[in-house]
Formats: sequence, C-alpha cells, structure tokens
Amino acid sequence: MDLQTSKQKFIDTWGSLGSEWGINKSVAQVQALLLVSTEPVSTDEIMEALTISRGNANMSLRQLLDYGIIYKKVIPGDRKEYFVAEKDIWKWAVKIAMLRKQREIYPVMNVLKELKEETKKIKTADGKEFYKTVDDIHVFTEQLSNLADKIFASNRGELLLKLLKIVM
Amino acid sequence: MDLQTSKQKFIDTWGSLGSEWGINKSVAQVQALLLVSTEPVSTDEIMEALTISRGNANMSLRQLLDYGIIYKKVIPGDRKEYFVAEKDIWKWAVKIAMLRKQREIYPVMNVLKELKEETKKIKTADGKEFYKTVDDIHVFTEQLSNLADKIFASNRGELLLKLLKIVM
DNA sequence: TTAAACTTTCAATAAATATTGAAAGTTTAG
DNA sequence: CTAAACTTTCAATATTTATTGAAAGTTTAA
Repeated sequence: MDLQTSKQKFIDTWGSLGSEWGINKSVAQVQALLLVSTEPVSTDEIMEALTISRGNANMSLRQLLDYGIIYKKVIPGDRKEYFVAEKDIWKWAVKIAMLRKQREIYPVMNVLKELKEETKKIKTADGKEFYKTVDDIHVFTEQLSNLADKIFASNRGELLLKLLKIVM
Repeated sequence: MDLQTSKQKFIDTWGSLGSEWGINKSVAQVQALLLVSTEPVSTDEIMEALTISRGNANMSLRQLLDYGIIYKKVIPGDRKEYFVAEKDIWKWAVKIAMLRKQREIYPVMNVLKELKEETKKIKTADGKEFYKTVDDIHVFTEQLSNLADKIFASNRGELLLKLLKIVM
C-alpha cells in the first residue's frame, strides 16, 4: 500500500470516528488532511482532495480555526489562504475536550444545579429520590470535570504517566 | 415548578446531551425517564410519557438493555414487561464508557496500528512524517485508554478523589 | 388448542443534519 | 478607481439518521 492510500485511509477513519462522536465528518476529514500534509494546504486543494464543495470546505475550516486546532499560513507572493494543522496532539486534544466541556457539559451541569434548587424543598419520597438522582449525577459530573481540568492543565503527558503508575 | 415539570426538564436535557454525543435522543430520554421513576415502567407508559411510538420505545429499551444499564422487572400477576434503570451512576457511566471505547475507539486504534505497519519502512521525509503523526495519535490514545481502564476498574469514586488530591 | 395479551420487526416516512453552488461580499494589485 | 482573485454566505438540495405503525411473531392462560 502506498503512502497516498494510507493517508486516505487515515482521513476516512478519522471522518467516521468524528461522526460517531458528534463531530461533522467533513470537519474531521479536513483536520485529518491537514494533519497528514507536509505543506500548508489551500481551500482549493482541500476541495479536490476530499471532493467537497467550496462552501463545505470553507465552513469546515472556519470551525477548525474557531476550535483553535488549525492555523492560517500566509505564503509570500500568494493571495490565497493556506492552512496548517496543530500537530501537537496534546494541544489539540485538550482544546477539543475543553471546548466541548464548556459548550455541552457545562450547560447540562447548570440545569442539574437548577433542578436541585427547584426540588430541594420537596418532602415527598418521590421528590427526595429525584433530588438524589440529580445530585448523584451532578456530583459525578463535577468530579470528572475537575479531573479533566487537572489532567489537561498539566503540560503534555508526564502527568498521565505519573497517574498510571499510581493507579497500576 | 412542580416535580413533574422538573422531571420533564431532566428528560429533555438528557436527550439533548445524548444527541450531541452521538447517542440517540429517544434512547437517552428513555434512560432518563427510568432514572427518575420510582416504580418500574412498562412500554406503554414510556410511549405515553415520551410520546414516542411502540417501535421506538421497544428499540430504545433493547439498546439500553444491551448496554446493560437498565433491567427488566417482572411484576407478579402481570404479563407486561417492566423496566428499571441502574441507579448507580458509577456503574452505568463505566458501562457506557467501556462499550463505546470497545466499539468505536478500539477499531480506530487498530487502523492506526495497521497504518504504522504499512508505512514503517517508507524512507521519504513525507512517509516518516506520516508515521510520526499516526504514531503520536496511537500512543496518546493508548495512554488515555489505559488510564480510563484503570480508573474504571476501581470501585466507585474513591480513586477519582485520590487522584484529584494528588493532582491538585 | 386457541385467542387474547403482549413484543418484535421493518418497510415506509419524517425529521434532522450536512452539503452544494452560485451570488454577494471583500480584498488587493495595478 | 476597478476588475480580478479570492472568501463568505445561505437558500435549495441531498444525505443520513430516527421514527412510525401495522403486520408478523411469541407467549400464556384457560
């Protein structure tokens, strides 16, 4: 199998994984393409490599820029915009995780908090049980969230390894 | 706000969160409904509470049973099947995490391994760079996967707290 | 048996989500 | 300026994914 085919396999796999986890397939594929490109890539090259439209390419790029996991790259004497991926996996994994936590988990945790306040004073067995269920989930989520913050606040993976040693 | 309304809010929130993370909305809502129900719930009651069809209710229930995060409950003298949720959040969170890891992450890790083998011997700069990119992701994924295994292998959250203390 | 009670299946349909592509907008070189 | 080069937007369309509901299948009580 030649390198080009391997790269394509990587892009496809990455796209499928994204889909399964609620990340748009094109967005994941564009990131994958940039990850395996040695040179900065233009919108037109992306369109051709992934056979997607200009609109799709543009929107995917904007989302990745918004995530902060790809960068614009100016090539002197060329008016086109070029893009490169953040290659440090630790950096982009942290960014994606934090952003999703912020955008998707945090609002849910807030609802859980609200629900606890709303039902705190209910004295029925049913009400108490509901409070407990919500509280359990809230506490659990907060613990995981804190753990994620701590792990990701540390630089690179040394901490991860340290943790592994402790746990094993 | 009354308890019923709070429960509904919980169910809706849970459904949205599920959608964002690639879990079918109905499936998430059925779990939420069972989580906030004091008594075992029948298919007909689920259909009515969530205004979903029999087919949808049945499929959602099967998936949750398959996940192992809800149980069938026989009520003596009644031919209907009733269902209850696993209320221990630690247990069901672990099951979902492990299942998704197994079904979605593991195959990707295998592709990464394959890609490494396929490109190991390529001597070009481009080939070496691709190998490194894939290897980085593979190694990172394996570390996270191991950490997750270790955390989830421990009972309940004590370990989580222990880790937090070490890290803080 | 058998018929009522209940569960499962799955083709048809609806709903949600992603993608296109052409028009509008913007920037820059001359 | 202004026209070419490039980027962005977004209504229309296509694709994917979820849901329905009625028919088929299964179980059980009598």
